[in-house]
Amino acid sequence: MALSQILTSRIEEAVTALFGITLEKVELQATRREFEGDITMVIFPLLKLVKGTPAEIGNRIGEYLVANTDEVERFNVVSGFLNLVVTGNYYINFFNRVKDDEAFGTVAPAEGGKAIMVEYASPNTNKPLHLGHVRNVLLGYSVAEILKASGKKVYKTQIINDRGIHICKSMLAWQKFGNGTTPQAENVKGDKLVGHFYVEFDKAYKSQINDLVDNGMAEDDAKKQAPILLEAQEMLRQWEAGDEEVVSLWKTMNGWVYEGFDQTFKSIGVDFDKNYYESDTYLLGKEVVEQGLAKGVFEKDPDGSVWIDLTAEGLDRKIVLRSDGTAVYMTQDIGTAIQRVKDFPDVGGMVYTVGNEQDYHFKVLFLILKKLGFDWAESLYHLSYGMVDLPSGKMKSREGTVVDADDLMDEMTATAKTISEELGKLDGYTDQEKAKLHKIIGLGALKYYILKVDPKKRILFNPEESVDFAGNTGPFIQYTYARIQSLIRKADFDYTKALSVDEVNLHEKEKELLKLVAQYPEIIQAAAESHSPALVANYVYELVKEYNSFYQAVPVLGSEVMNEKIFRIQLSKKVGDTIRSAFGLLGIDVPERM
RNA sequence: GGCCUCGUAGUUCAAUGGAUAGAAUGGGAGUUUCCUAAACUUUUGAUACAGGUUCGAUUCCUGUCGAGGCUACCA
Repeated sequence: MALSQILTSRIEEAVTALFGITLEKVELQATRREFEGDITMVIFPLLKLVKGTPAEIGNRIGEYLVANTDEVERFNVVSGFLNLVVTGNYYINFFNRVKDDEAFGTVAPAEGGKAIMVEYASPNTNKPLHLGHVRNVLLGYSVAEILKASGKKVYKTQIINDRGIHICKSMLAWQKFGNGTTPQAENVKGDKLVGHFYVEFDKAYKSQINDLVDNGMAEDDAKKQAPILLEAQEMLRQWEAGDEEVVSLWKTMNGWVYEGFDQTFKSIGVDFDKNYYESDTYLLGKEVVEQGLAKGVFEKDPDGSVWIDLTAEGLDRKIVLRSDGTAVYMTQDIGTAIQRVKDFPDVGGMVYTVGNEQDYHFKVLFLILKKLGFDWAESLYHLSYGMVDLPSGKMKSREGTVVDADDLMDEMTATAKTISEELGKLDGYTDQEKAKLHKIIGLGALKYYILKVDPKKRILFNPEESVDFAGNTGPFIQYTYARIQSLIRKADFDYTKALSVDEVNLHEKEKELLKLVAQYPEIIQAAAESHSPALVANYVYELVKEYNSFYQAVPVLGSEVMNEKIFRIQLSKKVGDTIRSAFGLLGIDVPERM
């Protein structure tokens, strides 16, 4: 049991014994640095219930806790705050309990419990992945890992938007300008090649619009009547009609894109348990809409289009099926959600990692699924995150202002290499080992940079000022981990025995570290509840900062006392294990040396 | 217009309604005969504005100003 839980029940007991009342809630917080103590109770809320000044009440509770519990050694009261000093004995016992527990902080999933499906990535198949996808993927992957660690069974998934006018544009441009080329022939990634033809389409389209406008057509009409656009629309119709040639080309080009995506995902270090394709689920969505129509959830307009009226819920009327009977975005998402529960019957909730521009869409989607009567619809969560903007504004793929995911990772790795070579600490490493390390560091910098920010806040990414490698950064934390591993390699004595409180004279820095280590399980739970990897990132930063301060102030292997050496190595190792575990939840690797 | 986010040091980020608003970076001053200086120590500097609720507000409410987004029979 966590210290805060133990103390909460002790305090409840004290208040009942002293004042004869039952406390609804005990307000605990970490003691601020400038005061003596480890954990602090806020007395103010009691003033309404108990007669006396905050100091009197605090003193009485403090005296009771010292006299009647094993955890509290002494206390002090400052204004309305009761600062409790926790006994060294408690910390040592706690440490001995967890020091060899590799899974410390995580909870195993309950047998027969409900699973959560986490969706992220969700790319369109007409262009390569960019910085926006990177944030999406990192967030989704990390939240999935955090949920797992908090005791949930998790499935990772993505929905691939593999059909529609966007991919037809790339296909058409390839037919017109591609001369039958392939990724192999060009020696480029498949997603890059398909993205190239998407841009080619847009160029041709724009030039046709200009020609039409020059010949006197209004711009709005020109945009709708450019021949190449009409051809693309015709191609979409052929696709929907199942035209063999079009479908075959569609399969080929999507196949190229998937190969490219797989490579990028592998490089980022994320994976999926199951992929869903829009082309597979939109028909089910249409079916469900028909059923909902029969049940009265939806209503049909005279022109045949189907709607849901959400004005009673403060939203609008929303279309779910076009008048020509074809599916819209919403239709497909309804179908996908239902298909997922069909495929994985133990799924009891879903997390959708999608940018905040779609807040409204998901509000509506969740409402529709509730109205359709699915019990799991109560446990849907839109993991809404802010856009990644550039100093010039929004990224626009057609205007070439996107930061490509592959390029970005390459640049980060290259920067890590430059810095690493300047420092020159890697004697004995092969070039291959060095390259691997540079990638770990470069990606660590990028991932930490993105994940340490609260998901819902927008990020301003300036490619000119590259991501830092010093200060509150991924490499700073990785460096500390590598330092700890170096200590462990050099510790040529047996440090496995459990020490008793009499054998360890806890240094102030050691106690601070133990306090932080003890918080790890609560941090995982809080991060899972709030779907926020930032909590884990900020926690591990605090831990590492404290460790570096300890490392500076206290000799580990240099100590004269054997028990001190043993304890400090054990503690260092535990901090290292916690760093590795926490970074694992963020999808960041840690190096043995750097 | 309506609706939804967000406004914290020069910059990038923190702060379950709690103590004197924390870090990083930048600027200043230091630390290497000692376990990795991508580190440590120290100094400088901020809650957009105006009200309200509260013992207590960066946090909750209202208004103003500012930034972004949504408001498609696109996805």
